[in-house]
Amino acid sequence: MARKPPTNPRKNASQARSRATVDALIEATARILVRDGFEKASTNRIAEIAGVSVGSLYQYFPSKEALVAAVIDRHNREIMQVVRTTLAEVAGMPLDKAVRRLVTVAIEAHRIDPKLHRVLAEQIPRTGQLAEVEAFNREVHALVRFYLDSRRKEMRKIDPGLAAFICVSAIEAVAHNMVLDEAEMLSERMVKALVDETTLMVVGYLQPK
Amino acid sequence: MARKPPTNPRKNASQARSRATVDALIEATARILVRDGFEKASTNRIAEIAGVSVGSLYQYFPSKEALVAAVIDRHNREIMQVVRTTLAEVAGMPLDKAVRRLVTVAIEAHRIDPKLHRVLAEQIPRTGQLAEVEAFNREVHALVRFYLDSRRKEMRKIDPGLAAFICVSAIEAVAHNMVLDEAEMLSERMVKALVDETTLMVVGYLQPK
DNA sequence: ATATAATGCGAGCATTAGCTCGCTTTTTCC
DNA sequence: GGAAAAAGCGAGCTAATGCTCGCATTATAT
Repeated sequence: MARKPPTNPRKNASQARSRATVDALIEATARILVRDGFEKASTNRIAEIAGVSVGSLYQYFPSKEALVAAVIDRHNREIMQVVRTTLAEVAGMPLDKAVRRLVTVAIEAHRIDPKLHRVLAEQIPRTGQLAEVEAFNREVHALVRFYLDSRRKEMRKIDPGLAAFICVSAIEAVAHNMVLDEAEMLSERMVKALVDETTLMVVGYLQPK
Repeated sequence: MARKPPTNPRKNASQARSRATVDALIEATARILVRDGFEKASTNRIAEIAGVSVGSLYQYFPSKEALVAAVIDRHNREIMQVVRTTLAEVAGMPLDKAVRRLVTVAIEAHRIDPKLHRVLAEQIPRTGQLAEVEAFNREVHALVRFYLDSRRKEMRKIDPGLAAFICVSAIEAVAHNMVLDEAEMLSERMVKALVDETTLMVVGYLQPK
């Protein structure tokens, strides 16, 4: 199985200067990941690009894994921010409108930083931070499930957990694969078509026949 | 210069040994990947487990990446075998039956070697063999698209490419996430429910309202 | 039987990455 | 101003990994 290197910061950056260092390191890591891939992302290089010494790097990040984890975390936070906001804003809406909004947002979220998303999905060996990602996943499932439950009058009789699992899987997969295809699927026409179709599928699935 | 009859295979004797070596190496790689993860899979260790020397390893695999690629390839072949067979067998069936069969098979395929699947999905940095994986993906899409096209009379008017993209994404995601959850989702009841629901969703999506 | 090719061996080289440690510089605070 | 704490530095150690190379063993052909 996977071993798990330490992930917690060594020191808490208290001064403004050190916080800037930490940010620079995370930013540099993301940049290198996007531009050169995971393999080229050595701690020495990250420090160099960040304009910081390796020593300083290790003052705040106990391992290379921790750095990558920080990048993933930041990215996940950005996405979760969008998802949470949307689910709140959607709470009172009817099923069809809500699903459409969710699909749109899922795609938007995946397009926040497609290159980074691609690298994170394809090149990062998930070791250790699995827990984090799973927590993130579970929150999405829980939120969707909660929404579906609140709207169950507009739906056929389904186990909300199961429904959430299927809907989230489907929506996420469409958004994810769209981004990964990196073809000219990005054309606005295509995106709109995808949103339409996915919405149709999910709403049709949830609504009573 | 008397020639032996052509029925007598000559070259195979000496190649049997080396083919066994190759097989042992691939098998050992898969074993280590499953048991200890990608990070612990060093070439020396692989050779050791395979009961072969590193030198021999490098006679057949130019790099560690090549070894892992071979494992991925083998796994993909197994899956593609199932998918192709099923799509052929499904060719004459009506939409609902066909989709159900496809969903079932997708889940079965993902359960061929779940641990390996998990490692390949989570721990292997996809570098280089991206092309191979994408080829597999494209074949699946093409096959499904072809089937859908042949059945378009039973469907609403959709772009078959788009429909294939969405259906494959959805089905694959359900199967994939199911395996990754590694919870006791594996209970037969749960699997059946998943098949039912996914089929419902996809068929509902394709059929005219 | 013997020459030739195929296969196998494994100690060890070269490289590289992650990381430490002793020290300097900057900031804080009285 | 000056002491203490925080932040920063970077040469270089350690360990491990991918891989080579010269030689040994086994199979095949004549």
